Amino acid sequence: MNIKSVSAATGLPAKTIRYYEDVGLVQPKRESNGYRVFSENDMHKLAFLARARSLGFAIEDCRSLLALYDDQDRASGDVKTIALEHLQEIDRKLAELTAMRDTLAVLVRSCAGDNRPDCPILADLSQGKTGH
Amino acid sequence: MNIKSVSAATGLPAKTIRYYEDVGLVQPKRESNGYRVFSENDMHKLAFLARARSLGFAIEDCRSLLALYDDQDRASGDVKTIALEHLQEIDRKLAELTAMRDTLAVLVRSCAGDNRPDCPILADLSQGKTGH
DNA sequence: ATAGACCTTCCAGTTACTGGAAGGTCAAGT
DNA sequence: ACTTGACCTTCCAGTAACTGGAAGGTCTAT
Repeated sequence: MNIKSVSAATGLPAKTIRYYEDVGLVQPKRESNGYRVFSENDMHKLAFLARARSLGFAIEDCRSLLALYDDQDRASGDVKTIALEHLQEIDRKLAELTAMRDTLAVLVRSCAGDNRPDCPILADLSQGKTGH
Repeated sequence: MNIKSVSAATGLPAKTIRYYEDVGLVQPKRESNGYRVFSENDMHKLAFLARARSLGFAIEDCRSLLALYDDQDRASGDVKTIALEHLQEIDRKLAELTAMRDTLAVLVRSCAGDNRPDCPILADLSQGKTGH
């Protein structure tokens, strides 16, 4: 498999795949002409990476998860720990974004949005109130 | 006002304030020794920036909002447009994060998290299913 | 005079790619 | 044989918004 086919198969841009090689997440072989050759195992790893990244796992998390994935003797608890920490971080971000959203929604609703210069949004911003 | 006091007053790190000067969001005067001197107006702008950033507005949004803030004749509609777009982007991110969270929560719940190698989280990741 | 707390600039690193340039390779068509 | 077009390669730079640290100047108090 060359990089274009792998890209099509995994949905990852070729550039991203090269980047994953750069940071050591996959190690495809090379043909005599220098072209990368991807094995079935490489493909599985890349699909794994695509899925994990789509769930918001950081690259370093992916590296750990991939190591655990490769290790037949890993404890499921090790995986769960990483996933749980990630889940908690998502929850923190969700709380933050929700607070932002609510504050902003109030401001947007209170603004006439017409041609007059009167603007509650700017008024709020200039007062530096914080919602939390 | 020197940078330390401004930092204390606005809650922005001194480094961040210098960065805001670098990208042209504030233009503090300088003393003969090279130290920055912040006026009342600079302070207001920095407080405005702190608030807008805390609401998740991008630096370039902040630049536009600040220009509108400075313009006594702006239409509130111009401000509302920026805020509304930002609100919609927050909503997109919220939807994405919520989908992630739900998928991940299911996986975490389904994993025993004990010493056995059996792990539904890795099983899912390796199959590349996507929740959306 | 010297210590400590300020201040300055500049350079590098962070995250996870992405774009683009310059150039090598390959298969097909003429 | 030659050319065209689609591949492939590496390397460099840029993105967003800072943050850390080094090297060095300044100010205040002892």
